[in-house]
Amino acid sequence: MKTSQKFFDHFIRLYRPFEGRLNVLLSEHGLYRAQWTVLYYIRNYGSATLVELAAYQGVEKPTMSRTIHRLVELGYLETTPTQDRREKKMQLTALGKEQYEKVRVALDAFEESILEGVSEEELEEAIQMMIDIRNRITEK
Amino acid sequence: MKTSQKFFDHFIRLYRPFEGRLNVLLSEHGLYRAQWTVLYYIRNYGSATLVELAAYQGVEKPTMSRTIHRLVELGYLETTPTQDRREKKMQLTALGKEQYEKVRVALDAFEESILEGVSEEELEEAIQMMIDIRNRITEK
DNA sequence: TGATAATAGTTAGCTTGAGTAACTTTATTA
DNA sequence: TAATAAAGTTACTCAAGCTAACTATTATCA
Repeated sequence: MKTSQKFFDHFIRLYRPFEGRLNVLLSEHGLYRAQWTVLYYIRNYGSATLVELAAYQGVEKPTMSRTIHRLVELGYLETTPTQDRREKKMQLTALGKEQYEKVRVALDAFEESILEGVSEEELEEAIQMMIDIRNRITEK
Repeated sequence: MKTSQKFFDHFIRLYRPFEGRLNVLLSEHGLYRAQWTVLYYIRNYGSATLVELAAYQGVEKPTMSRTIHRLVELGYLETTPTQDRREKKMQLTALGKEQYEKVRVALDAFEESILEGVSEEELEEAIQMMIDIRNRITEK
């Protein structure tokens, strides 16, 4: 069997249980994965528009629109207008930052526990590989 | 930022576009990912019960039950009874095998194209890493 | 051996989170 | 300035996961 087949088979089979456990962890804090990834992005990039978030996550605008609305309702996100009046820049509220840090602690513990034994170097190599593969997917 | 955070961020961000492209490719053959992974398993392991398939893919029995029923309706799967009359062993029909090979060709081309430049050795290392991580997730 | 527990699979109903199509409002460009 | 593009929304559909509760069969053990 081709190694490429095995690679993507294992890739899918790792994703599903990971997402399952991630959702359990997040649900203890009243969040879902799609919401969390928005908080993650904004926390690390400062602020973002809907289009920027959708592009980053590889989803369509309506999908992101709903996720953002939920986060605003939850009080974790707020918008500020820009010169371009079509746009809304999103930032974390104080509550949003607080919530992010709370979840971050739990998530770090989980992620580090399942990466036990994997060296920093291996992780960095895997990250670079994932970036390269994603680029080849999106550029086609 | 912790490397573990980056790792899983990139992991999720690779999965989504990959699954999107996979579904486009499969839809050209009238299949979905969940169905394809069943054909894949049975093609490589000969036959399987529902419980075996569900465990392999990390989904619940009702989820797998529906996927299997669709594949039977499509004429790709058939069941044979075993001594244990609770069980149903699933095999590919002739049509199922034909369909598998057809899709396999297209999927190999796609998968190999996006893995261009990644060495066999790197792939094997990544596969082993994914196996280790999945084991740590499921054993907890 | 006979009652109880476990296992294989199904049915019904819910949910997340993705998609497309079509739209409004504002900005850009030809 | 008229046409086009871009940001975001609304309405609707769909795949694919979940739990709860069920039937039928097999295994266990008191």
